[in-house]
Amino acid sequence: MARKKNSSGEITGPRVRAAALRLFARYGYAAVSMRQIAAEVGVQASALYRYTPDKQSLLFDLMQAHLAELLDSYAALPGTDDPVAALEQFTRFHIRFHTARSDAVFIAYMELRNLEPANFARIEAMRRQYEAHLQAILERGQAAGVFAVPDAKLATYALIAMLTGVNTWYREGGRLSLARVEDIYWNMVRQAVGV
Amino acid sequence: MARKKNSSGEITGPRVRAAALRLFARYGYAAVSMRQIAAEVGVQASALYRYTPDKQSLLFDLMQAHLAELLDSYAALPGTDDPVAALEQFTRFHIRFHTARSDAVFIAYMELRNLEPANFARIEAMRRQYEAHLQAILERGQAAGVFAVPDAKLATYALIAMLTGVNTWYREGGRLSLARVEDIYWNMVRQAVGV
DNA sequence: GTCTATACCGCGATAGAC
DNA sequence: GTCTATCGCGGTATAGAC
Repeated sequence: MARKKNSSGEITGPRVRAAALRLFARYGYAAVSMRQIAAEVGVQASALYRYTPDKQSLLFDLMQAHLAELLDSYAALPGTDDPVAALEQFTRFHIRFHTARSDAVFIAYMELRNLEPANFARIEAMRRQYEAHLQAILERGQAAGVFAVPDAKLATYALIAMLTGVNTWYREGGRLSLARVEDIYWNMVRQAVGV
Repeated sequence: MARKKNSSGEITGPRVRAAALRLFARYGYAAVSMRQIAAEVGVQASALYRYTPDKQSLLFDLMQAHLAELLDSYAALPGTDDPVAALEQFTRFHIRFHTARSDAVFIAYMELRNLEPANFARIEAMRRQYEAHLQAILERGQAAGVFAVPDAKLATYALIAMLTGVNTWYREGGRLSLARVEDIYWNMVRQAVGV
């Protein structure tokens, strides 16, 4: 930290991304202008172009960072050979991770169509990578005879949709604690795969 | 049919709505211009205003018509006292209805935030009405002791999310027939509620 | 690193001819 | 019922001063 200079240079970048995340989630990428983002940060629109080459890159970077964190966080979990334990770990991790980042999750699902083709392909590859973790767990349980799933691929889609759906209604401080929500969903997941 | 005149007046309205449905689903409401919709129909943008007062009404009408058809179609199903039979009927109906209307479903979920508050409230009320049907089935099964669901409200959200998720991957002519998809999902639903 | 000023474009919507 | 023409606005992005 030898060089200090004006410290705002090191703080404005993150503030731009945070403002864009919030506004894109609330109003949608196409409906949000660079002027709005700038106003949220407290600068003029032209100043944003110090931190992103254009609006599209801003969207892509947000989605890419979100999915990278998802993959890294999941990879950091302790492994387990027991398919039931692994499925419970996945279920609880997914709910906790996603409810804590509702804006990024919303954007990552809703703004896919606003990505340029090359960016879309990269994001989709990361999403498939995450889904493959769940599918692998289901296939291990199938092979071990502890899960009753007629189709591991469909069960993967079904469970991911069900778990991500928590974000559409869960609010901190609501009727149920997150721990209780996790318990209830884990119970449904377990029954759904026939354990 | 006494009056004939130029018949295009009776056909352009539906074509405008069909074009808007397709384009909104593909690119998003905010990203689609009235000029694009007009080009799809083969008229000038100003001609659209014979069929809708403005762009917002076009979006609202599409969503309203979709949800009205959903509620009407569900109401037209034969009733049943058996909660298990009712849940199976709901599951198969939901998958069939939604996969057959993927554009409208996509819009009804993704464009909620682009509705003006009054329009949003009306659409949300219709969605809640549909969800209430499923919740009532779950509560009946709970009371009869045939379902093991710790929370009927959460189970409703979980099952709707799971079933609507079919739309994200199902394509006609793919690996599985729709009947097979219905079977697989009904199996997961049944197990999830503990039957 | 942020500003002002601006280029250039496309937006939703309306007026009025035919 | 569709057209052409147009209004007024706000969009992304850049140039160049400070």
